[in-house]
Amino acid sequence: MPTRKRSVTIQDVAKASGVSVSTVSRVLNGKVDVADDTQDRVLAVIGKLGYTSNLAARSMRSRKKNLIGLVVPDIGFPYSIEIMKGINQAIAESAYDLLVYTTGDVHKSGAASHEQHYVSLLNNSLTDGVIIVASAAADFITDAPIVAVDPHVVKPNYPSVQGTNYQGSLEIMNYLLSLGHQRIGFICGRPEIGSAGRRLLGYRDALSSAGIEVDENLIVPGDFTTPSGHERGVQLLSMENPPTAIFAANDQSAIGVYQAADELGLRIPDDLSVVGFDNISEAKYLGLTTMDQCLADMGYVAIQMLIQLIKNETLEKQIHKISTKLVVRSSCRALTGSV
Amino acid sequence: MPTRKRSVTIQDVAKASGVSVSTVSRVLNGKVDVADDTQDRVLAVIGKLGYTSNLAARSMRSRKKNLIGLVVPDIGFPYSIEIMKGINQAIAESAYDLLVYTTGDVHKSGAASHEQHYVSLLNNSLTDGVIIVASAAADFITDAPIVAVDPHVVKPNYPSVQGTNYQGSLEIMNYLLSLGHQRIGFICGRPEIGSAGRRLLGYRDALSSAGIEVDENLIVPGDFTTPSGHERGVQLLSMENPPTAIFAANDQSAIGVYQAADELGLRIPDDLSVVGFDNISEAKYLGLTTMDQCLADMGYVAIQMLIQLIKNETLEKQIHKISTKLVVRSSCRALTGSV
DNA sequence: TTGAAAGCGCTAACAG
DNA sequence: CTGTTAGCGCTTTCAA
Repeated sequence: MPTRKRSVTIQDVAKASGVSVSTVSRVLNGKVDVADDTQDRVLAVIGKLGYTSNLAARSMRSRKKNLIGLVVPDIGFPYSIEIMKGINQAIAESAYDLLVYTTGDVHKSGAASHEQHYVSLLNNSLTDGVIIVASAAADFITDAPIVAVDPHVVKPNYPSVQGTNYQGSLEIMNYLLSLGHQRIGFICGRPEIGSAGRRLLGYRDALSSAGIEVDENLIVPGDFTTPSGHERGVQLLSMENPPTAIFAANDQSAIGVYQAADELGLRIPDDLSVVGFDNISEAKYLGLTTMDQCLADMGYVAIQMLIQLIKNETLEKQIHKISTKLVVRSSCRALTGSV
Repeated sequence: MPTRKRSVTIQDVAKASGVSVSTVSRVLNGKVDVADDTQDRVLAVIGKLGYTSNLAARSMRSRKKNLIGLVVPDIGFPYSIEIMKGINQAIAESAYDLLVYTTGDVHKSGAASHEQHYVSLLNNSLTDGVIIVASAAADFITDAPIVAVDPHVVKPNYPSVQGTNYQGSLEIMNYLLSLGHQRIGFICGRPEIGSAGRRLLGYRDALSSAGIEVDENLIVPGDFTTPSGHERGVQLLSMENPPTAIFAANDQSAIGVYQAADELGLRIPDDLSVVGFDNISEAKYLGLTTMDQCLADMGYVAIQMLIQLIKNETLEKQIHKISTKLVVRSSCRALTGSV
């Protein structure tokens, strides 16, 4: 049974080692102006009493916290996970620790006002800066720097890391159009995610440029998962006048379409072209090119930027572009290109 | 550019609405003994000023925080991710928010003393309770309840959620032995993870029971990833006297072995049997049974237990067992069983 | 129904 | 080198 007791404070340590609280505080913060034997004595007492500093009290007084906040709506969602992988790595390489705040539900916290709330919650008290993922807000009021990963707004009033989703979408559409496809299905990503919206925009614009009218029936909702790709793939391919190519918003969905095509006896790429964005975990096993690091890269870069900002104490309204690569699936062989 | 300004405090709100701080505090905490018009006035000011309560100051004074802490060494690691998926879902269904604390590196925080530190950090100040993943410590001193997921220690002095790894390992080994295998390779999981160790123990014990001497060359390190499975698979299969079956510590590794076998022209299961534990993402696509929810379940249950403990304010030294399922890969068809 | 005042545990001047 | 003291922003008695 874990020992449950009133927590040890700096006062207890001070008393037990016969010094004042400020001396203990000095030892705690590695100040140099402490006599060696005093320091040793205090350290010994700290160890014996099992003292841990009170995070709340500490961050209330001191400017530097060595803590970076991350606000994500949903840590269990593949999209967030990929980003967090990159963030995690950058954190591991840095002197900062990471505090992730989540409400567990993308819908609870999607609203801009909620985001502002969580950002303030962390930045006004605990952290030196925060990363916000898939932010819907155009502006933030905050004490410390903030960097957004894949914000909904294209030109936000804060530093951000974005993928070249619109460009990538245009290029992949042009590729499909160059193959002669006229009816191209589109499986959307989550509507809350800005990058997914930009891919859709690229889809529409590419068709318009090619003089092809957009058939709204060919645009179906999705949520970045393989099951949804499967379901929507079946839906599209069972249409009276089915598409000859499908553009899935990400690779997870594309895998689902692949399954759907399999089931319906369609061969890829002879009967159907399928393209997808992003990241696939088992790509190598499937004989495809290794996975796209785009999201992880975004997370990694975001932390780098944030640390830079924390050090400089400036807030540049900078946008860092990460090239969104695309994967064209063709019968277990892949054409890849950086878009 | 984000507005960077001195954060709005309860004092500012009080001043602006012409009441005292205590009244604002009452409104903030939804106390009933506030005149309606006062409340409205204060609320309006809070909205206008964009006030957010200071988490640090707040949790320093009040007992209930509606916040659950999660201590994970490495959030980018597949093992942690699966657990977090379950945790995330349980949090979404609860009234609590989640605060994840990580150092970004499994090696930094693996030591028991570090864990104690992080647990205290959260539990003594910010959170109502914490979940600790893959804990190495046998005991914890903490103000609030704690629940461990997959601790290293089998019978820890705190509540925990554990998988039936030893049992599962025994059974799968007995299955392989019953097929007539005498030389069975074993690809380890991460050495820091207790459950991985228990699988290895099952491997050894099953062989001993069958009267087969353990060949230490057949036991190779791994880290739960597909690349490591691949590498170790090649290593094992290139031995002078290679194994006829390989037991990978989890399914990610098993996929790697599968690749290795492919490359070396071995057919499964005719030339080689491969078994793996845990979770695979593209299982369905590969024609295998859907993924094993074991880790996510553990996370989910852990939160449930913790909330229970927080409400009861008791600390039971309870162990919740989650059945670890196993997947036997046989040439893209799967035998599954609950162990 | 409200305000004044006392701290929560800590850090940071400011004296010695 | 060390102790005293004044708060950080908040909740919570205790009076009014």
